[in-house]
Amino acid sequence: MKIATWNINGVKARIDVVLEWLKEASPDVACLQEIKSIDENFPHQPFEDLGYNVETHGQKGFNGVALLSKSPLEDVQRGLPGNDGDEQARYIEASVSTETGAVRFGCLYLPNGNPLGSEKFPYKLEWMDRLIAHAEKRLREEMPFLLLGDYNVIPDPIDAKNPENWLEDALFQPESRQKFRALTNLGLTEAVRSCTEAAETYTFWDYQAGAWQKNNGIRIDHILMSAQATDRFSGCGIDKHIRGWEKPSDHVPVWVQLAA
DNA sequence: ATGCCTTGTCGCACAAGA
Repeated sequence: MKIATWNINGVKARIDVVLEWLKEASPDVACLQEIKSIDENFPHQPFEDLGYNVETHGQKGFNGVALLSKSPLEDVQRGLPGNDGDEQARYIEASVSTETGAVRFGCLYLPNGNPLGSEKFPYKLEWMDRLIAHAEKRLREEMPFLLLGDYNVIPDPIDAKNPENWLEDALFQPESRQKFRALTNLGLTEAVRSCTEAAETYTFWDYQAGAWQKNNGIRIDHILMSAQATDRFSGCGIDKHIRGWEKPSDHVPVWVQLAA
């Protein structure tokens, strides 16, 4: 079973590219972020034509997440628990049934947090605290559980071409990195780093200043797996070539393969 | 030091992204 995550930067602008990638990569489950669409306007039909079930949690203009799955999506939960006043659509979770039992997926778009000094950075940290609390709860269920998405965190210096350029950025603050570690330290395995320790393993290249051409990238899209998911883990990949397509997102898909 | 692009918005320039 192949499970992917991708920040598509707008479903309306990206629909053709996303459909092309789905035909090529054929993930069983895909977690999409930054759909930038309300639920009513999300284009279900082209995805259903490719055999996918669709669940969305969107809002007007910004943010928004979606789950695509070849098998039915069950027990869908929208929003990250812990703050009823949070109106930003950044989390959706659902399960799929497999021959060996249910697998649960959390699709997340973690707040960017810039600029430092604004209310956005404490919002990011508060959101991460809620994610840690929620993951803790899910891990107690001892089932295959994955948290996939755009974490907006550069975990380590090796995860940026020019780490010195990110020292004043919310993505690379000690608090952001510490909370990401606190999340993995609950007992979640970070898929890509367990596949490769290679430098220049990136998932995002800015649209500006020829970042893609210079390979000036960062690794901020991550897949974390519970022990029960890690037991079935058989491989991972980053579909880097998509960044070179016409009208690309600034992020590229990241995926894992699980047995059965 | 800042913008450099890209997207969405009841556009008529701006916010947000990272």
